[in-house]
Formats: sequence, C-alpha cells, structure tokens
Amino acid sequence: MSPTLPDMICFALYSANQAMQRVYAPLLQKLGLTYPQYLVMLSLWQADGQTVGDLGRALGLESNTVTPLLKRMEAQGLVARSRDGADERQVRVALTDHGRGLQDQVQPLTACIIEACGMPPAEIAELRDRITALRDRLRQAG
Amino acid sequence: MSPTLPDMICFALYSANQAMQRVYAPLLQKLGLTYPQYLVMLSLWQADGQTVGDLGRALGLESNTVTPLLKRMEAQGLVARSRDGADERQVRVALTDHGRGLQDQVQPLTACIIEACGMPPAEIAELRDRITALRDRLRQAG
DNA sequence: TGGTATTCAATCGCTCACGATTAAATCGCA
DNA sequence: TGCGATTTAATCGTGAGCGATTGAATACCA
Repeated sequence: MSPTLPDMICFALYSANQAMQRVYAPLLQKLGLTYPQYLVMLSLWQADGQTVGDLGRALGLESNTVTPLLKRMEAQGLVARSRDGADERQVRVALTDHGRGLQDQVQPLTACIIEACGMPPAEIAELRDRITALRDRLRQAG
Repeated sequence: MSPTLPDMICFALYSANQAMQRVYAPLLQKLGLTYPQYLVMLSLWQADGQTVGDLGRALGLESNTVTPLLKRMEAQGLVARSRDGADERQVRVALTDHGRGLQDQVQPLTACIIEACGMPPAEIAELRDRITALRDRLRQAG
C-alpha cells in the first residue's frame, strides 16, 4: 500500500502553496504582477540593484528561470537591467520609478493574507518558522 | 516598509514546496515520473479508474492542467484513457500493468523523504496537519 | 604574462499551471 | 418530447520552473 495523497507532507506543501498563490493572484493582478514577480519585487524593495545571481539565491532559482522573468518585468516597466561596469559578467537589476511606487500599493495585501490564513499572526509566524526549518533540512539533504 | 522575503509565510510555502520537489525529482526520475505525475499515480493507486474530474479534485487542478498531464502519462504507458460508457462526457483513467507495477518501486521513497525531512515521523505528521489546515482556510477564503 | 579554470547570465526544450473559451453530452423541466 | 441550462473535457496562449548547454568575462597560477 502506498500512502494516501492527504497523508503526505509533500502534497500538503504542494496544495498549500497552490492555495496561497490562488489567494494572492487576483490581488496582485490589479497591480499588474504575477506571484513570482511579486517575490522578485519584495526582494528588490528590500535591496535595489541586486544582480541576477543575488535574486536567484534569494528566491532559490537559477538564471534559466530568473532571466526570462526579469525580461518580462523589464518589458512591463517594473525594472531595468544593465551590465555591471566593474564586472561585465553580472547584470544588475534596478527598480524603475513605477516599480518603486508599487510598494505603497501592496501595503494592504498583508492584512488580506493574514485574514485569509484565519489564524492569529503569532501562530502564522510560528508555522512559517517550522516550514522554513523543514525547507532548510530538505535543502541540506539535496 | 514591505516585509522581508524570509518573513513571509507565502515564501516559506513557496520555497519549502520547491525544496521538497527537488528532493523527489531525482528519485522519481529513475522511475520515469515527474513530481505531478507521481501525485496522479498516488491517487490512482488509491483508486483506479477515476475520471479526469475526480483526479482534478484530488489534486486541486482543472482539466486544462490535468488533461495534458494525463496525455503525457498515456504516451509513456502509465495509464489508459477512455470515455465512460454510461456518461460519454467523462473520461476514465485506468492504470496500465506498468503503471500498477511502479507502486512497488516507489515503496523505498517514503523512507528517503522521512530521512530528508530530518525529524521524527510524528513531528512530520503534526506539521503536515497544520499545513493542511492552513490550506483549507486559504481555500475557503478564496 | 599567458593559458586554463571558474563564474555568470543567457538560451533551448520540455513540463506544469492557469485564465478563457469551446464543444459535446447530459439534465431538467415546461 | 424537445429545448435551454449545466456538466465535463479539451484546447489555446502565456508565464514559471528546470536540466543541459553555451559564450563571455574574470580569476587564478605556473
């Protein structure tokens, strides 16, 4: 007997991530962002001018995913990409005024998500920490 | 200030799911399965002959994702698809002998994953339940 | 200094996910 | 009985994610 789908933590993560993205998607769409684009923006609002590699490390993605993602974001006027002067191998990603301006508009999102989670913020934070700890163990195993 | 990427439970889910799939992928590849295909197989091993709609509900996916997925699985000889005689709208998905036979080969996987999680099974189960509860609340909110 | 190794981003091909739409079968009800 | 509403898969186009590879810039070192 193989285990049941609902019994598996891999499916719990798969379907919870799915559900989370489905809550975010319609809210982000109003700002013209997809979910992965939102994650990139979060990272850039934190530290503007990161390289493609920096962003990849922050998101856990390789250039084969990040580069096309950033190209679409550049086409939408969210970021600008340019080779680093000191090291021409690296590409720096800078927020445009529009991209920077979106930060104010995502402010109300946080409350929506907390509401959707249906549990007190402290409990969310505790669950987040345990999920993060699991992730780090899985990364180490890989 | 927008919150930091590591502070957000959405990113915890995103990156933990990513890490889990990355542990599974090389193991499943030896069996000729992708991760979503593995989830389909788990569901079919549990109940053979489900319809496309049944599988979609089990996985939380629509036919626009499930149909091509099943077509690829059919091309690989894992399943057979056929219209239901009593209701021609529905398509029933049956395991082939090969597909059924794979169940034995995934047996050792469970131990690998528990190992990779780096925590006792009881703790995994508890975390799984909390993630599942979060997912169900998010689904209700959407 | 010259030549090799490494780093970094990009490209290609494939799978998956999803919004929107379509076509066919079935249902329900006047 | 027949016709409109609903259900069910399938299709299409786009964005992500990833294994494998490539090409250019830099680092390293004999």
